Amino acid sequence: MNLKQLSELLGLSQTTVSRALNGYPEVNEATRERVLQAVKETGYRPNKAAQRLATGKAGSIGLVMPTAPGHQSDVHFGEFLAGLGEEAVRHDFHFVIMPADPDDEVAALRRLAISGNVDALFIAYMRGHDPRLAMLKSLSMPYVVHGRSFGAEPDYPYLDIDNEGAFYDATRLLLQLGHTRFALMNGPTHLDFAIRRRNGVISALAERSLTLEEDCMTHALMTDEQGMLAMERFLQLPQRPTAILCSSTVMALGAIRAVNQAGLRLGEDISLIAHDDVLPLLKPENFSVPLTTTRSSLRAAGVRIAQRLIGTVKHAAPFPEQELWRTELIVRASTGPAPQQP
Amino acid sequence: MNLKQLSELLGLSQTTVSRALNGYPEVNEATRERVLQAVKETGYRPNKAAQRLATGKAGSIGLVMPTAPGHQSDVHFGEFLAGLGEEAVRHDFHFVIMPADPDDEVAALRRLAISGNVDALFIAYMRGHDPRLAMLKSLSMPYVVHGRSFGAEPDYPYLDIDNEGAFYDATRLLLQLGHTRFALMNGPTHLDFAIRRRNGVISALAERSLTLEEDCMTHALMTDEQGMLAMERFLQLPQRPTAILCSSTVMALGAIRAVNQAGLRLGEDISLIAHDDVLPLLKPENFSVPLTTTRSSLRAAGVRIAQRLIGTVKHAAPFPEQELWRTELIVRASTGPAPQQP
DNA sequence: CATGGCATCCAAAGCGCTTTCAATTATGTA
DNA sequence: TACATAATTGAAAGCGCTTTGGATGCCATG
Repeated sequence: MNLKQLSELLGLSQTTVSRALNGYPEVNEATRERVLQAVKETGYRPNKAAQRLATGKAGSIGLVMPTAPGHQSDVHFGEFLAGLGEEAVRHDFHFVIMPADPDDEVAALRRLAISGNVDALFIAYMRGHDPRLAMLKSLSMPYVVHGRSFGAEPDYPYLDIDNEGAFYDATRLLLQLGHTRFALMNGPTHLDFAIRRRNGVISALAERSLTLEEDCMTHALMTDEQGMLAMERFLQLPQRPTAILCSSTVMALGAIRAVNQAGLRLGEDISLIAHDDVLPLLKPENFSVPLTTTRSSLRAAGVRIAQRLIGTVKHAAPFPEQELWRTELIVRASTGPAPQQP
Repeated sequence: MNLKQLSELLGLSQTTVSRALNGYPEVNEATRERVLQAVKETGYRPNKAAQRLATGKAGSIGLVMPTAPGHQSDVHFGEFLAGLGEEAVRHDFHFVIMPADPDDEVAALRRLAISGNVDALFIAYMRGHDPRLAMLKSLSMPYVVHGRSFGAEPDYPYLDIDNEGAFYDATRLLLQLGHTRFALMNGPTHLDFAIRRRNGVISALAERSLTLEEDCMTHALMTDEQGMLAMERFLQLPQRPTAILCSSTVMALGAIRAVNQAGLRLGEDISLIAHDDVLPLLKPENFSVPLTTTRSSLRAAGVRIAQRLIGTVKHAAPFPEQELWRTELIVRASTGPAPQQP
């Protein structure tokens, strides 16, 4: 069943049927009703390829999927995708996913853009001074960045969470609990969120004239294993930190294992706050000692970015170019008063 | 730059240029060279939408992404996708990803199929007696199933790993090491791979007239937390098992934590073999006690399935309908001789 | 009653590609 | 040399949709 057949069936022209379907005003309401009714009865579905050819719109969002061996972010990628998809399915949008080595990001993005089968781009895994931004600006294609690029002029469309604020708040909470020896287990050093989180911790500490020692800070892939290693290192320091900030619940998993193995109690000897992306895989409230977290749903961010992207493609309402989401600080049992000095 | 312009530039017809580009035999080699050269110089890229309209091929693979809250398989989904993508990018194929609640699988799949913007379907997360199979057969669209459906006639195209064989082999190894008390921590009970893995264990044990007790078997989401809970339960049994089989390295993570917390030593008091999907996130050789695993790369499976799917769509060489991959049994330090009876 | 404006509707021209059918040229054979 | 055959190339017809540029008929207005 195609437009021609449908219009013949209705005794109308293809033009009118097309307009009725696409909500154009110059079609009689009664006629539109009739068309809609016929669509329902026949199960007619417009041919995507034809629409695309005629309109020049692909109905799809392009994204580059980093796939290098050892790349850590699959969990987050999947969760984010779920969010994007949730919104996309409502608008009959789909994704064009291009896998690429992280070192090949810029080129992969360009290839995707000129391939002609995407209307908009989604960009993630931002770094400081990210080289993709310049390329994106030179393209005439809508895009939204998830995260930001530290050091770059913030004049590009993005959605980010307030990483600095989150870790500032978390640090403040621990300060109020009397902690003075802090450590931070962070994501890879070149990634934007890691830079900002570190800054948040440092600025909160600075207000109390405290500093974050070099050996109390690790940058690594956010895996369970790295979390454990980092925590082991912290616990062996002569001046053992009592307050730990952690960039990921996955990483916290390993960190907590190390705490337990050392015979220390979480929330008593060691306080820990982790950032929670609200992964269904790993709920901080279900940890043996429920985790205090800074929370922001990755999935919700996906939904929102899809809205903006799709809205822009459809020339709908204008969206704010920059959005910064605050995170929630959820206090659970992994944080407690600083232990008495021995 | 489009075909028309390109052909005018070359002084050829659109027909000839099109044929030259698509590898048709009836075009002079010299002419083809000339065309290819011009393409390189002009940067011409065929318009996907037009190709699609003309050929009726979308150049894309459809997949349903389960996204229900609490759904565990994002890690695997991302890794698998990386494999699919690796192959797809070589053929300029893309993915149409439709998110859906696992309860809505059948309907989501049908919607995707009739949406008209996919050429083939990829199906995963198979269950016993999976209801999607009947629907897929009624469709006239190529598809490949990752996994199988226990209880269903195996007459559909699939690629699976020999789950039963893997766990049979693993169990045999442990039997040879003298273990007699076994436990299995498995994935969700309705999933096909879980059924087969259990069968593998049971049949190996049966050869020694051993059985797998009900309380030595758990079915749960394959998360770290569930692994820990399961192991804790096992360790508290009066007749504590010494040989543990585990369906996932993620789950093993939690299990090992429980072992450590109980003051037991992995590879001595407790032997453990886990199935390793070769997730870059979690390498069994990097565990504090390197893990003995049954190994099969999820990513490689993705590549292969993409080959079959794309090959079928392009009417290329016929592919085997059913493929069953053997897994490797990699012995590391987490397995050792059964401890002496106390 | 002629006129202009409005609400509807339609014919037809693309969008950029593939592919059928046919034409043209080159090659080989008798 | 004449004719069948093979090798190349092209013209044109779609693929199914959107959209431009009119038609058409109806109404209120003067």
